[in-house]
Amino acid sequence: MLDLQFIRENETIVRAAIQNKNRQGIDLERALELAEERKKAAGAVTEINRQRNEAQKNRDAEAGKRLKDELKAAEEVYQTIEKELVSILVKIPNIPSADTPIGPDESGNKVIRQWGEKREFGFTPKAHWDIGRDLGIIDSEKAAEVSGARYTYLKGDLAMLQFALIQFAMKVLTSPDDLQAAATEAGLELNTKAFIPVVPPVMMRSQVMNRMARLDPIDERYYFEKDDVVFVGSAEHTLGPLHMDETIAEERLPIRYVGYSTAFRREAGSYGKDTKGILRQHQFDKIEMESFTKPEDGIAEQDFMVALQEYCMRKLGLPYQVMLICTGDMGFPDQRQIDIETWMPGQNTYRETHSADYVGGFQARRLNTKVKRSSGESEPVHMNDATVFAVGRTLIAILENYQNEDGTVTVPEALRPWVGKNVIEKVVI
RNA sequence: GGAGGCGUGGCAGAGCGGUCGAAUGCAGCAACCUGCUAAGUUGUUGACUGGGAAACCGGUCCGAAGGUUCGAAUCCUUCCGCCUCCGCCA
Repeated sequence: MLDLQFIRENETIVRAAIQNKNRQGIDLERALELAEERKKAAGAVTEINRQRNEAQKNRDAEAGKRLKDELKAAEEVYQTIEKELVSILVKIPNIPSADTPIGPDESGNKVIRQWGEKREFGFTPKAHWDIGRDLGIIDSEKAAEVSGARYTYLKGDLAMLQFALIQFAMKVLTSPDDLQAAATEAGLELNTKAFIPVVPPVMMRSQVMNRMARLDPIDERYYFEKDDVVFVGSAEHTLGPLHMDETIAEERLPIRYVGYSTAFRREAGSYGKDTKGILRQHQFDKIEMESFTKPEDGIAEQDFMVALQEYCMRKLGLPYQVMLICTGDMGFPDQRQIDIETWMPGQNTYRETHSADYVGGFQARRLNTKVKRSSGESEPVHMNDATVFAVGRTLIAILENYQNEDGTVTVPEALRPWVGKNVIEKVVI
């Protein structure tokens, strides 16, 4: 949610954001009107309270009785206004950063850099679903019978590779040397304080998800009505509220977490899209960064997260391109979104594997996570979240980029210590 | 799932219908004092919010939301969280 004061003072900017993020139909005029009304209503409530306190001091029962009713009425008025106002405010998207390209959809995204040589195969590279099927390491058929579409069994060395990726990522994000190296390679100068590893809950109160501005569209969430909880769609969803209703002293920032969790997505509205293989699953594992910084450090923090993503990808030797996402394609709470797309030779295209979201104080405002400055002032902290690995999609990239003519797949060197072998073999049952 | 207890300021911990935004201790801040080992004395110190240049004045906040009452931190209801015991369980 944006700050009301900010909206008042920057109406044109807010209007442009609504327009460019394709969020038309928000009655900003009405919101500003309501803000005025709310101010008046609040004044009325305060005045009645003042009189009420006086009546109490004088033990004036008669006036007390009268004021009690008046207060109730005044509070109702206030609540009604407040409710309508908030209902509009929460629909207003965050303001895109100055360097965000304006565009209607993914066609407006910009490639900001590319890395890696696309490998020359001496044969026709297969798509991961064929590699997986032939090696017996991806079993979609049985999963469909047992669980439905968009679920798979990962088996054998592919299962091992999954845990290797997790280990590798956790090691990088907690090692001072790797963090410093990633920052240096990207030409960044900042505090490279290590990430705290976390295994977060994968279910959360719908109300908190709402404060993260990630509940809508609710159709995308698995919602358990009886318990009023949702499955997370990313570790970010439970890492972000890790400091809700807290005020953090500025010298404690930045605070960085790296979380491993399973993510759940209903994929409503994507019927028929990416149905082959494991690119788009209802359930997948992900390693996610989340950080809390002083407002002035927020943008650099995102650059750092992207630097770490790239550092990991280079260690794995996977060719990628970094995309600056345009207004029409970026997330609702995002100020700037940077994605990484990885080269998938079996599909002869780049596919999205990472995302880095700089949300500024947008989530922190409703989460009530604040930073207390040494001056004594407090304001919402700025938050960043970013993928380290969407495990499934990274597995795809490895399978397709490291495949051999004989159908086997070479294990990237960086992962060998955890896989325990150099080549992924066929599963024999 | 059953029984009981608890939730107060940065922390500890009183208060249990009006004199309570809340004793006291610790921590913090300021001044004074002092050669002695996390010393003493005094004063001061909550958050949010409305008005004001400021001094200051007003309002809200005792886990959350409702309720009873002229009046609630104190009574009632629901919810959330924590603790103890029993049951069950990876």
